Amino acid sequence: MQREKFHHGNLREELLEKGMEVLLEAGSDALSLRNLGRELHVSPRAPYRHFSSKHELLMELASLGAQEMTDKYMAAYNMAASNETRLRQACMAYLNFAEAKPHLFKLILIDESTVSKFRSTMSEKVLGHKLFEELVISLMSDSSDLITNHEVAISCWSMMHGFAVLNMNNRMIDMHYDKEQVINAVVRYATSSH
Amino acid sequence: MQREKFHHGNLREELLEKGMEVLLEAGSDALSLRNLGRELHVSPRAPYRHFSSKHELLMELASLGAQEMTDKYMAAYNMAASNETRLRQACMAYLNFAEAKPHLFKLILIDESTVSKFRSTMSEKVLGHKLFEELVISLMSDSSDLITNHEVAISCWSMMHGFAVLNMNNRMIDMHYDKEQVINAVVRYATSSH
DNA sequence: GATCAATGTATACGGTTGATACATAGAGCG
DNA sequence: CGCTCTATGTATCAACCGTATACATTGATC
Repeated sequence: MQREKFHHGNLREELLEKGMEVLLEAGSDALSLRNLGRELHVSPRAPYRHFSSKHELLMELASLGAQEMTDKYMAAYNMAASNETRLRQACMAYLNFAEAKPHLFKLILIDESTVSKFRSTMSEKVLGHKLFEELVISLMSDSSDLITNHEVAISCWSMMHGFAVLNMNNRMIDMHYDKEQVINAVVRYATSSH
Repeated sequence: MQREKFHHGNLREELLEKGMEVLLEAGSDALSLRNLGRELHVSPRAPYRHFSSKHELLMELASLGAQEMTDKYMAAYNMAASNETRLRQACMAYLNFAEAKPHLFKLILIDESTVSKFRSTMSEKVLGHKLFEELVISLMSDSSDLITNHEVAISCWSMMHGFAVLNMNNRMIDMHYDKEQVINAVVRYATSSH
């Protein structure tokens, strides 16, 4: 092997970078540690010094992705003035992320092993329902007796998540239904539930 | 190889059966044509006489699964009396299927290649929104001007699908929210939209 | 400057999807 | 009955992959 230096020097970082590239454009199945090593001009076994398995690299990428998603979600949340625009912006950030990076979204929020690994984190704040629930409830005019606020919040959450997944698989094409409209539906459902 | 007869006689059928078993309990990644051949006491290459690739077998399984799902959905639809119970039963059939056979559900409705292959079929009748749309619209008291019936139907569809996906990943555990409640939410949203 | 832990390599095993070439058996036809 | 043809099996192989063990190199530390 003809390499300048024996030590690559920055292998871990570059594995994450290249790995993210592959993940974003082709999904986790297409990602291969051997291939990453090859592209970085390093032996097949070298990546294992930094990630003990392919799964571990994926978990790291998922974690980075979740952080990015969280940041965007929070930024949208903090920028808006009223509770309604807050909710709208947060939803839009969520849906935009799903649309822009479907493979990463799937890895984070649909893949079994990732979801189970990060379940506690996801339920907590941003990726889960907690913050979303606050937002939805803030819009509800009344706390009903028959239908709890909580139920409405989860229903809205389901609606948004469902749209994200359907849209990711291009199933909203020719439906004359887009992100704006789900968000309208969510807001409408929240404000009309009393 | 010590086999009774050279010709297996029923290989294609048994590949589908065993394949479905593996798919149901471990998912499409765990399915291997070699392994199926091994379990059926046949050479590694034999399955390829019946399915030109692993993908082709998966598509066949997805097709069978979609048919099963359709049947259940239609049975529920036809059994009920009122439009509301019709909608409730159909939703329940959908959610039950997702819960009982998550890997198959994922293959049919989330996996990219399957979804794109069956998109036309799915949009048509049962797995898509058409029949669902009819049902939802039948509940709507009024055809509004601001919000179209179509939009409400898709919103309900998103909610149901979203719940199915979230529930599949055990994200509804400890949420005090179950299938009954999504369905209530769907019905409520449909009947209150006017 | 010697030592050591971190980080690379060489090589190997068993698994997968598939392709090509050959073997067998069973069905149709004379 | 016997022959041929085709469907369906086998044997073998190449190219990948994830991952393990043993060894080499190097940069940091005492």
